[in-house]
Amino acid sequence: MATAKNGAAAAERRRQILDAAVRVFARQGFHTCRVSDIADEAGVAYGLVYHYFRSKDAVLDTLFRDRWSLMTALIEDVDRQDLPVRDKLHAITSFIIDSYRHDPELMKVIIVEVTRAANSFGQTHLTEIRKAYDGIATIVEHGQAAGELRTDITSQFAAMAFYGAIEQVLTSWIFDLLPFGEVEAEQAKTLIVETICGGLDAK
Amino acid sequence: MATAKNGAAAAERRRQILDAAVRVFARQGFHTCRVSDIADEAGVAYGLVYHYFRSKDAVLDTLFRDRWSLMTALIEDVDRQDLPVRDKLHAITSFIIDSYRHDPELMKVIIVEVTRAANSFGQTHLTEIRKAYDGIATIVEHGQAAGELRTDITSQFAAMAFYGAIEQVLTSWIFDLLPFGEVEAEQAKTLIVETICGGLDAK
DNA sequence: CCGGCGATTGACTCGTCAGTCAACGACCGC
DNA sequence: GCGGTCGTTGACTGACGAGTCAATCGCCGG
Repeated sequence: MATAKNGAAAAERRRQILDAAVRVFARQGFHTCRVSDIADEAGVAYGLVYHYFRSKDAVLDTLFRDRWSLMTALIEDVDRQDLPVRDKLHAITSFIIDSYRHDPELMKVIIVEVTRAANSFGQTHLTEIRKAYDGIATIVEHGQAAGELRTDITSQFAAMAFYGAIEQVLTSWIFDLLPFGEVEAEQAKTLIVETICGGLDAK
Repeated sequence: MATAKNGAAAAERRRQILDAAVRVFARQGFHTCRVSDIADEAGVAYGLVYHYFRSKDAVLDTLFRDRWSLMTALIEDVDRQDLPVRDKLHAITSFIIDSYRHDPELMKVIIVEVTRAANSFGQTHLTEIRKAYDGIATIVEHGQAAGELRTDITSQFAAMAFYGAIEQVLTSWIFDLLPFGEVEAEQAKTLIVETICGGLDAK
C-alpha cells in the first residue's frame, strides 16, 4: 500500500528529478535540453520522469511555482509588518538576492526561463508574476500614505522600476556581466534600495 | 546582371520577409513559429526565406542587430554631447520608448526573444548587449566626475538599475500589465529618469 | 525570338524528441 | 513462497519542422 515510507521515498525520487532538472535547465536551457538529459542527470530511466510529471513543461512549472509562491508570500508578509518602506524593500531585495546566493542555478532557471521569458512560459504564469508586482506596488502605496515616499510617481511604476533593477542585477550576475560573491551580494542589497529610494543625484 | 533595379528589388523582398518575421515572432514567439509561418505572412514561398537568409536564426539576428546598433550608436552619441546627465539619460529613455511607440512589435521581439532571452539568443549577442550597458555606465561615470551624481553607487550598478527599470516598464506594456498610450509613453520618460536620479524618497 | 541567369517555388528528406507502453522487478501482506 | 501492486525501465512511435534541391518562371541582352 501507499505507506508513509513509500510516500517519503516517492517524494525523494521526485525531488531527485527536480534537482536534476534545475541543473540541466541552468546548463542547457529549457528549450535546448531533452527529457532524456534530465533522466540521465537524475540517474533514472527516461520513463520515470513521466511517472512523476505530466510533461516536460510540468517540471519547469513545478520549479517555478514552488519558488515564486515563497516570494509572493514574503512580500505579503513584509507588508503586514510595521516597518519603514526602506526596510520593507530591503527585506524583499534581501530575499531575492539570498535566494540567488543559496541556489543560483534555480534562480537562473526561474528568471531566464520563466520571468524573463514572458512569451513562452511567462505567459502561463503571468498571473502569479503579476501578483508579486502588485504586492510591491501595495508596499509603495503604504509608504506614500505614510508620507515616506513621493506621490508623483505612481506605485505601479515605482514597483516596476524597483523589480526591474533587481532582476537586471541578477541577470548581470547570471551572465557574468558583473562579478558575484558574498561581498557583492551584500553591497547589492543596499545599493538597489539606495538607488531606488535615494536616487543617483548628488546631494 | 545585378543592376541597380535588381538590387533594389532584392532589398525590397528582403525587407518584406523581415517585416513579416517581426509580425510572426511578435505574435507567436520565435521558438513556437515555423519558417513556413514567416513565408506565408510575407506571401512568398517557403524556400525564398532561405534565399535571403542563411537560417531562421539569421532572420532574428538581422532584426536584432539592425535595431540594437542604432541604440549603441545613440548612447555613444549622447555621451559626446555637453549636457547634464539627466538630459543624457532622458535622451536614451526617449529613444527606447519612442522605438517602442513607433514599432511595438519589433521592440517586443527584440526584448522578449533576445535581450531577455540571454540563454538562447542573448548568449550570441551578449557582446553587443554589453556594449549598451557599458555605454550607459560611461555616461554615469562622466556624471559622477562632473559632481552631478553620487559616487558611492558604482557606475556599472547604476547602469543596470537604469536599464533594468526601462526594460521592465517596456515589458509591462508588452504584456499588458500597465496601460500604454501616447500619454503614458511621455510620462514614462520623465518618471524613469526621475525615479532613478531623484529617487522615491519624499523630500 | 532565343539563351541564360538569377529569382522563386514547394515537395521532400532527415534528424530530433516528447510522450507511450509493454515488460520487468522489488517489496509487502498473507 | 505466492500473488499483487506499484515503481522502474528503455525501446519505440508519431509528429513536427528546419533546411535542401530540382524544377519552373520571368526578365534582359543580344
